[in-house]
Amino acid sequence: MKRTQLFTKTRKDHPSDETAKNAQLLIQAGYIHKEMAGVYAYLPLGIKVIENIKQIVREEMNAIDSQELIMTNLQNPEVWKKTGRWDDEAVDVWFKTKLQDDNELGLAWSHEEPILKMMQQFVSSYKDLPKSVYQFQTKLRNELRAKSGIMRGREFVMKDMYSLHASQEDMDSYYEKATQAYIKIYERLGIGSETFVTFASGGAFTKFSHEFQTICNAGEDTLFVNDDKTVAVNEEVLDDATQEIGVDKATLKSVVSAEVGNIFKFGTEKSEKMDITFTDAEGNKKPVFLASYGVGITRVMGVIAEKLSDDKGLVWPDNIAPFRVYLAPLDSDGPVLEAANQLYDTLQAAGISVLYDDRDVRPGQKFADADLMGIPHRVVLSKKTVEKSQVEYKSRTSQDISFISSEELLKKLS
RNA sequence: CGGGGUGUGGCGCAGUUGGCUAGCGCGCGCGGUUUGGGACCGUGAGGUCGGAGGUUCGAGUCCUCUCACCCCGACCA
Repeated sequence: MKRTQLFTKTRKDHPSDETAKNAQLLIQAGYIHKEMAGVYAYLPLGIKVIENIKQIVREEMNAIDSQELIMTNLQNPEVWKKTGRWDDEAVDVWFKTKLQDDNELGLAWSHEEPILKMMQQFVSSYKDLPKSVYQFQTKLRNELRAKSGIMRGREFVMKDMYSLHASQEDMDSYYEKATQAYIKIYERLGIGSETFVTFASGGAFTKFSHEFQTICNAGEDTLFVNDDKTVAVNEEVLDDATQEIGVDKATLKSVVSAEVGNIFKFGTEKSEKMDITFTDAEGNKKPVFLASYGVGITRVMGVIAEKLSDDKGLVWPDNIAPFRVYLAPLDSDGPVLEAANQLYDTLQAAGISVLYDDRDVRPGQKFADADLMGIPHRVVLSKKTVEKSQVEYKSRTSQDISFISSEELLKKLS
């Protein structure tokens, strides 16, 4: 994309009403727009990042045979009444509204009940199981206090997956597969080494759930981990969990972390309440075993923005950056421009996404923007480089500048 | 929801004990000089001070109510 086509602009400073680094940088670089507290719009650059994150998650979900669908944001209260979760006492983050005839509707804070109810339509026999479905959806939650930029908003994008099984064993083995898929996801997102599978509170249906927690100062959780990082326990279940797994809690150290994923087993408790059943081989009606798996897509984006940024701005990993290359010609006409146009075409033809800074502005501005936006690879063309039939290359994560041929550049980026 | 803080051009801020046509920087328009790390000079446009009510000869400055935003806490399948 040409920079002159991009309607967003970068700013020299961030708005005073944001103290969270992720929101400051993302607003400054033109990725998001704050509509109100905890509610952010995603601009062209922001969408690209989200889509890239989603694609990684999508591939891993597909790899464990889950199928993508999309539920609705308007929800039928009846479904929630079955599990007692329409009640504001039970769920305090509901946004509720009314139809013109005064009947109540819910705005989706979660899709657990509706998605499982829907699945009952297609699951009636043990032959229909197991099944797994997932979606990327916007959740609306009436949080008492939004905070930390896009990490805790009232409107956010989440990937939620649900698996349905005929037996405990089948659920357990799928749960394990999903855990492995999650580990892969965080690795691919570039935060794998800082992300732990942890024991966390099980909530209403099970004793423990597993959270994926990433070490992050902007997070809201405290984690206790051992030295070789094989054990991680959320503070909220420290005593119970260490007892359960036989670990001396004195050997664990605390770190601040952000929850980037949460998986848990409902077992049959929820399906019993909701009457989600199947008929087994002997003709007996049985409740379906259920498990649920979430990834906060926009939160992950915030966590990555927090963790991988530096004093100059964002630093996206190659695979989720909105563009891989920032192409900056230092002349706006003549042979430099010609070379830049040509390189732009070549890179795009090779399937490499490029943000082409075709503005007639000073070099410093282009460099500053490239850094602020966090584009992984910066390519500069100038009279010098054109004379030598080379390009200047710099990685966002390094100070080193090198002069290479465009062939070498293509190789580097492939 | 409890406590604390902040609302002044698009953004960041200043504005004494109430006093004159509400300032500054960035950004923006125009003219020019510039061109390897967010240039410089000149010039111009743009705000009625979050909102409502009140006190006063006079309110951005004081009072009341209200809204929004931020932080801490509580809350958080």
